[in-house]
Amino acid sequence: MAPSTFDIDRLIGALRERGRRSTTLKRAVLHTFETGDCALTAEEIGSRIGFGADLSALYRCLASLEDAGILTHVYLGDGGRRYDLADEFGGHHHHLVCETCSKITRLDGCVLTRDIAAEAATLGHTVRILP
Amino acid sequence: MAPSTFDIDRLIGALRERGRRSTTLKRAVLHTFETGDCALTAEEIGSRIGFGADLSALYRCLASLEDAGILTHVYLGDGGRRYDLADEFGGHHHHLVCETCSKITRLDGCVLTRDIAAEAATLGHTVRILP
DNA sequence: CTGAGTGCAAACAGTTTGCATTACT
DNA sequence: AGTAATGCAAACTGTTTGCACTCAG
Repeated sequence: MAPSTFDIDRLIGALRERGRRSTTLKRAVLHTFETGDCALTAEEIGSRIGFGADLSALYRCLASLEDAGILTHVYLGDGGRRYDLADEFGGHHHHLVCETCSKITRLDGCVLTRDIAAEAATLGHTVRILP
Repeated sequence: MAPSTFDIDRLIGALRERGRRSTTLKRAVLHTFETGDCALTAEEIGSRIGFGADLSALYRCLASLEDAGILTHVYLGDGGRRYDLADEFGGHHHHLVCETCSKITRLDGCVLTRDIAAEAATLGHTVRILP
C-alpha cells in the first residue's frame, strides 16, 4: 500500500478546496486508487468503476482532478497515458515495467542520483515530476 | 555531441551484420541523428529527411532499425514515441523535458541511484532501458 | 531472382471537442 | 439559479495493416 494511507475524505476535501465539485464520477475514480494500485489507464479506471462510465467524460474528469493537483499522469513505455495519485496523496514513487510481462511495480521513494530540478534550473528550465 | 562519435558506416555495418538491407530510407533516417540530436518523433525524422517519406514506410523502417538494435524509443511525457540511437551507438543517456517550454535536453550518463535491473531480477522481472 | 523494403489507402486506438442535458453547491 | 460536470456523437492524431510494386543482395 502507499506510504501515505489512502483517505478518500482528504481527497474530496482537497477537491472542494480547489474549487471542484464532488461528483459520483470523481469519487468513483478516486476510489479506484484505494487498493494502492498505481499507473492506471483511463480504460482500466473506467472498467474498475463498473457502471458504464463514458470515456470522454472520464477523460474530462481525470483532467479536472489532475488540474486540481489530485492526480498526475505518466507514460510508461506502451504509449498509453497512466494516472496516479499526486505525490502529496499517493507518495513519491517511480515505476518498474517488466520488459517481458509488462507488469508494473511501484518503486517507492526517489530513484535519481542527481538533483535534476537543480540541474534543469541552471539550464533555465523547470521540472516537476520525472516518474 | 554524443559520447561515442557518430559514424554512419558503423551503423550501416551493424545493419548488414544483423541481416537488414541498407536502403535509401534507412540511411536517411540514420543521418538524422548525425547532429547529435536525440529523442526525435517519426514526424520530426520524416520532415528532416526532406523527400516526402511516407509515414507508414517510415514507421516500418524505424521498427526494423529498432529490431536490429540500432535504434530504441522512449516516451517523454507528451504521449508521442521518440526514437534515439541505441546506447551502443549513441551512448547511454536520459532526457530532461522542460515543464514549460518542452525543450528536451540530453543528460549523458546514468541518472539512477538504484540498480533497477538487479531490483527487478529479485522480483522475477527484466528491464532493459529506463530512459 | 527473391524477399526485404516501400508507397498508398484504409483501418484502428486513444484522446479530444461540440453541444445539449444533468446535478452539485 | 447558475455553472461545473456529464453523456453522446463525431472529429482528430499517431500508429498499424493489407496489398501491389520496387529494389538490394
